[in-house]
Amino acid sequence: MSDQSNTWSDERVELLRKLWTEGLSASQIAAELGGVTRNAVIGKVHRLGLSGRAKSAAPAASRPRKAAPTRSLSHPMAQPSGQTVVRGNTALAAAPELETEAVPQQQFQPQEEVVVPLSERVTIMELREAMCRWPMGDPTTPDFRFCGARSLLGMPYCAHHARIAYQPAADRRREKKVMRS
DNA sequence: CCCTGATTCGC
DNA sequence: GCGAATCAGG
Repeated sequence: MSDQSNTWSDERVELLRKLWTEGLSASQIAAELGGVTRNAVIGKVHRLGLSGRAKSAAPAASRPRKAAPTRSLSHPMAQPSGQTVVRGNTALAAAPELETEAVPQQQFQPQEEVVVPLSERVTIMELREAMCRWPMGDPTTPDFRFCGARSLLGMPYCAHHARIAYQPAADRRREKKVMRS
């Protein structure tokens, strides 16, 4: 255990090469290595003769790898489009008479529809710490993006989406303890 | 403002 | 050789 984590040991250089080749940013690599800044990483990269690789195949939109199967996020708005999402089970439920009740109305939630400029949205590759992870669009299509706005400190969403994601969960007068697996 | 890599230059 | 400071973009 007498190996200084500092300096560019062969192993660290190797890891640097690997990560750099994989397309990670200098700051990301620096964080991965630890003990060095992104400047150090960039400096070393240049000294090693490496530099701007994996750029030709990127149409200025950063899409080096194939689309990742983003299926883990089933958080907030997970409604593809034209697809009826059936949550739980309603087939045999036989709707009582809730038709009479108002359904297509949203008295609460003054702005469910968040308008995020497309230029502000980001891909999963561009997503970083401090960025809103609110999914926008269909995760199965290549145009899937995340909000990308500045996220609240210690929160995965921006101020706007955090409000939607973390609702007081109160205004549910009707139905609330009908959950039975 | 956040970030990216590129370059310079004192150490 | 190293990397902070700086520069030039997005």
